[in-house]
Amino acid sequence: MGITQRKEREKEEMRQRILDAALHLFREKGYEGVSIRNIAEAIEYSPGTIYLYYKDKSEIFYALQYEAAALKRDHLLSAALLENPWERLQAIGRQYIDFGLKHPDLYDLLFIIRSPMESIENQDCWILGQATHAFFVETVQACIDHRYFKSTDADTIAFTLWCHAHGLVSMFVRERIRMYPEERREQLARDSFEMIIKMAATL
Amino acid sequence: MGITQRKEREKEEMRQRILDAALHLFREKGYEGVSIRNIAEAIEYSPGTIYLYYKDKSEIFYALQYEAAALKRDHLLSAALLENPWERLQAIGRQYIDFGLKHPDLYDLLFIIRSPMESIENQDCWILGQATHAFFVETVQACIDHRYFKSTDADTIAFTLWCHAHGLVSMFVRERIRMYPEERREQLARDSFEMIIKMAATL
DNA sequence: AAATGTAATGAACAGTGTTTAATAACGCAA
DNA sequence: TTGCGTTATTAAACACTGTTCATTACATTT
Repeated sequence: MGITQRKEREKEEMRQRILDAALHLFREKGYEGVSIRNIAEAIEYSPGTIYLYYKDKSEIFYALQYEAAALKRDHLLSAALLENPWERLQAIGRQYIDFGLKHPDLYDLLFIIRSPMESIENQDCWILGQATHAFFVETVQACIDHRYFKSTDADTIAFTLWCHAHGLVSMFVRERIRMYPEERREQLARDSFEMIIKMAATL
Repeated sequence: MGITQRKEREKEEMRQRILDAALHLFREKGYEGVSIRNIAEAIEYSPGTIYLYYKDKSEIFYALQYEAAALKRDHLLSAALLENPWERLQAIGRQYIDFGLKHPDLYDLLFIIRSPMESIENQDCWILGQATHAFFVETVQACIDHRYFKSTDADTIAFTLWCHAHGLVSMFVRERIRMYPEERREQLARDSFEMIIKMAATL
């Protein structure tokens, strides 16, 4: 009875081959810049074949988005190990920015790109994102409980810190930091992160 | 010899008519969602006519981007009137966020959208943006000079504050705040702005 | 070896941005 | 008013897009 298993495996391999080619192309030309024919050509199949594995172009995007969300969750887990909530919070921030600068296309995929029919479609991805966000807010709450902050509004604190991190990464990802010379940007990001941490410590 | 003048005026009117229709459509369906044929239909002309006034689709986008930058500069001028640098800085921030939340599509146009050939193309727009950013950094420097901050790194302070504002607006514009209920979002934005101001005061 | 079921194809459809040859509209001198 | 020269407008064409579907090719089963 190994045949159906092999078929299943081959199908999965094909799906992954499409995903790999798509990610590679999306990184180069962006979502709109890549056609189904491009992807088909990259894997040396005809355009129609793609539709046997993904029902349309956006489903390929969503599959990639889910992979990105899972990778991001894995990154986060390293920070989750720290017992002390204040150190954990700093680690989360560092990890968030690290992920964004290291995988700008995946970050774009997750947090910026206005994908086709920006809705609840890819629910798996959405649930993943919600869970990591909840973990973030809980850590802020833990900091409050342990008297690291005087302020007690966990939501606002979390949101404010997130604004900074998301803004920082976004500007890198969408290249809106042309006013700062190339060679200073990375240092600027580090300095700004340290600054927001110091600022947060006064909350 | 008023004929050439009238021709000139009519040409300008046509350009503006195209821009108005394009902005209206872009707001509804986004840059990629709008076709030249859609714009042509909206102004009741044939598709080819558009190309007599703008050399391609991206030029229409750039023209709109410039209009948005000019509007944003005008918004900023109200803040520029304040003498006290610390109050001026707060006003700039408030104005920045106000503009973003009031004109999400224009903000998108200016700071987020990955436009066709994201380069130095629309230099007018870029110069405008550079000027307003310089004004922002100068205000931070003025705050330092007047001992509102202990820290003396104007660039990092400015960048950090900008990260927060840009991140906040971005999340609204690209709707990445679905984890917060609709009715709380505006208040959250206000609270977060106040929080970052209080944090900045400790720098 | 023949029959069956599935995977792959390539043509077709309706859309896209853009170019261009043909046409219509206009201003102006005779 | 007529005819000429510009200029504005258009419809058609080209090469592309996402997507569907009847047909073909092939691996598996009988």
